[in-house]
Amino acid sequence: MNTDAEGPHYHHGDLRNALLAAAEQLLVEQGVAGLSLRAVAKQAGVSHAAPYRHFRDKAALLRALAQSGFERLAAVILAATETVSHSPEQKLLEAGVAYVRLAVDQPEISQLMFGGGIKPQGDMAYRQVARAAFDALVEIIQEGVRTGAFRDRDPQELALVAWTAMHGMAMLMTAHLLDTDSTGAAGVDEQVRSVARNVIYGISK
Amino acid sequence: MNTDAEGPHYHHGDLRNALLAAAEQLLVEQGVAGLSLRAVAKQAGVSHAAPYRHFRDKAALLRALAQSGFERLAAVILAATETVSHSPEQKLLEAGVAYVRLAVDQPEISQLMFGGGIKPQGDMAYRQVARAAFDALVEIIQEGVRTGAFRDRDPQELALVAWTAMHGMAMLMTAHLLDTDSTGAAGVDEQVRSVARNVIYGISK
DNA sequence: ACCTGAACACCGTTCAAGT
DNA sequence: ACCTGAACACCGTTCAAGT
Repeated sequence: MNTDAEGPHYHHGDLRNALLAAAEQLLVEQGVAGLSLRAVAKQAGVSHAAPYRHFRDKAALLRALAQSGFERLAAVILAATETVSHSPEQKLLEAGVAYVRLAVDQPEISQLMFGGGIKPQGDMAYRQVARAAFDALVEIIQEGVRTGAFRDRDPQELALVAWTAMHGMAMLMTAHLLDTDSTGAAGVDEQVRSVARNVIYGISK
Repeated sequence: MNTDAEGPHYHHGDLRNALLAAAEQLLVEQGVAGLSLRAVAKQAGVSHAAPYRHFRDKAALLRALAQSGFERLAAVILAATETVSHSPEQKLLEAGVAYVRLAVDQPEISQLMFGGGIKPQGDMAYRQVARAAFDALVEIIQEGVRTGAFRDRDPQELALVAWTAMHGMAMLMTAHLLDTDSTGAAGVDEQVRSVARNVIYGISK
């Protein structure tokens, strides 16, 4: 909860999280290129060698940052998923909008997560989180198949179509390859809904 | 055509292209993190300051590299598109497979193109190339709408669904977030075909 | 145990100087 | 015009030394 990272109040109990918070701030402010380990250390009020007590190297810190990004993404998708009153179609639509919205809102973290700056590691914890999010998607599809709304095909196969379309949308938007200039902030959601509706139409009976 | 970049045969006529070739080689071998301007210059046999005669800064060189990647991608898609004997459905399928295959075959360049390491510039030449590839996609869809194979909807809207799904596929695969281990090299194509077939089904009447 | 400060081998970029 | 070599301010990483 302590948000002031300015004073030189070093060697407190939780330098690890302080470093992560500083790194995320610098990432958002300056992009992944401007994120140096030395700048993170300075921002956290410690010497440039201190981070090595908590992270093996810079890549480990970036991986931890990406990990928290994946957890946030999974949480947002699951939240959209667990709205009981919604139909499977509505759940898919909301999950898709939430997915793309989060990616567009924090493009630097998305690029860190998906841009290849991070190499898959032995633990691959973030792959498990991605898997959990995907499984939630599969469950929605299964529900739709049961109620007869969706085509009676392998739910994994149908879920993959929905996931790839939403992910592609998110990546194209963060890479500025989709004309969002004509639409603006609210237009992003409308573009996502258009694609999502077509995907849902495609997997419906 | 001159492929040996070892001897110190500097200040030839075309250092610019020699630098681009050296950069691409280093990019493929060492990834985007290992691509330093000094290493590129050494590889090309010139001093570390020489590249600045041909590129304003490192970002300009990376942009030129991404640009050639976009041109290759557009060429591959157009080639798949212009197979006259194919139906619109077949053209879409082949274009999608070609798109993802190229991205998976050269993940480092794909990450450079789409990973956010490149900021959109004043000229934005690569956006025009991306636009050309997208227009080719729209034309296939229009053909399918004319022949009555596809739903009578805005072709741009339908094309966006196809594009986002294929792009998402390519990005998830290069980020190692899709289980390609169980399938292998040939399995990539099969996974792409599965998604592409579902997308085509979704936009068909 | 945890952090510091110096040190090393690298960077990107600039600039006077050479041909 | 085109390239070099020195210089500057930065990096990531290591390590002896401090508390």
